[in-house]
Amino acid sequence: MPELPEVETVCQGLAPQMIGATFRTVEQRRANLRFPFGRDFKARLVGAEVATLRRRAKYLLAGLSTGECLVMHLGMSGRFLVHQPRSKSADTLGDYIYDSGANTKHDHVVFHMSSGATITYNDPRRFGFMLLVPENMLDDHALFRHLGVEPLGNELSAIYLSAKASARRSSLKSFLMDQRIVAGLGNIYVCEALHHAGLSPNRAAACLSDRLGNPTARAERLVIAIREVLQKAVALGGSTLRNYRDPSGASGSFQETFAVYGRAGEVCGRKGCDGLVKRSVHQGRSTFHCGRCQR
DNA sequence: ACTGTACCCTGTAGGC
DNA sequence: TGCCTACAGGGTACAG
Repeated sequence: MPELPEVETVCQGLAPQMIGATFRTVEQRRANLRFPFGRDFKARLVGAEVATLRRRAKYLLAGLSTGECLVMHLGMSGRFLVHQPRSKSADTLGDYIYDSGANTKHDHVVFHMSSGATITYNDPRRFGFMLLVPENMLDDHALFRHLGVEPLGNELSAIYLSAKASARRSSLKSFLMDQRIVAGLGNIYVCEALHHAGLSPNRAAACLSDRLGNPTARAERLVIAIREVLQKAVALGGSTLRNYRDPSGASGSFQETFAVYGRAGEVCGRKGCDGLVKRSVHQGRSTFHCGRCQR
């Protein structure tokens, strides 16, 4: 589930539950997820107040009153769920519906907040992780030091992409999947953005730059496409794939608008295009594109 | 410096 | 029903 729009959705859902609340108790049910939690993880959280909650790339960052930052990454299968004891209908967050009778096997961390809310982190594949990092050392931390620009911020521009792509030999797909270039894009949104821009994932990344190093029209189109695809996905609450559906409509619905992702063999999602969606593999990841309108 | 591959881990879908 | 393989939205370590 978690690329930028999904992490943003989770951030927005957790914010009212976490900001201003303190960690009353913390259950840490394993020594590690993808990485060890670090020394005294629980002790450093208990009593701390959450001052801020924000997203950077695919990371959730909770700024604490202790001066540390709780860094959370959802990996491939990580989810948060909120349980409000006073409200029967508030058990949902993002695309996840909490079923207290099932699937608790992979509940690895539980935050009991001073507000009474219980926030559970569930992650079957355990590719996600949590760490505590001093706030003033975040930018220098190995996880963040090399991150590229935020695609929804002002730093993403055709000039930026052109400069990064000019000396590249890789494909456009690999280029956009690289978090050092644009931070937060993942497999779904790279496929969808390239389709939106009418660009083949197989094309060389260097096509974004002309001989003088200036951005091409393709780069301009790509920037617009990335922004539009992500903005729309955020507005729709992200994408929900093979997960629980939320009957109240709070789950993501962007997957219903996929033009190419996961649609191999089907007709292209572009109006007026009757091309078929092809599946290929880049760096071991499935890629979907229309052979007709993506050039 | 760059690029692609193998790998981390569990669950699920599909073929036989 | 079971067994097997391939695949899944993440990132990293390593070889070439």
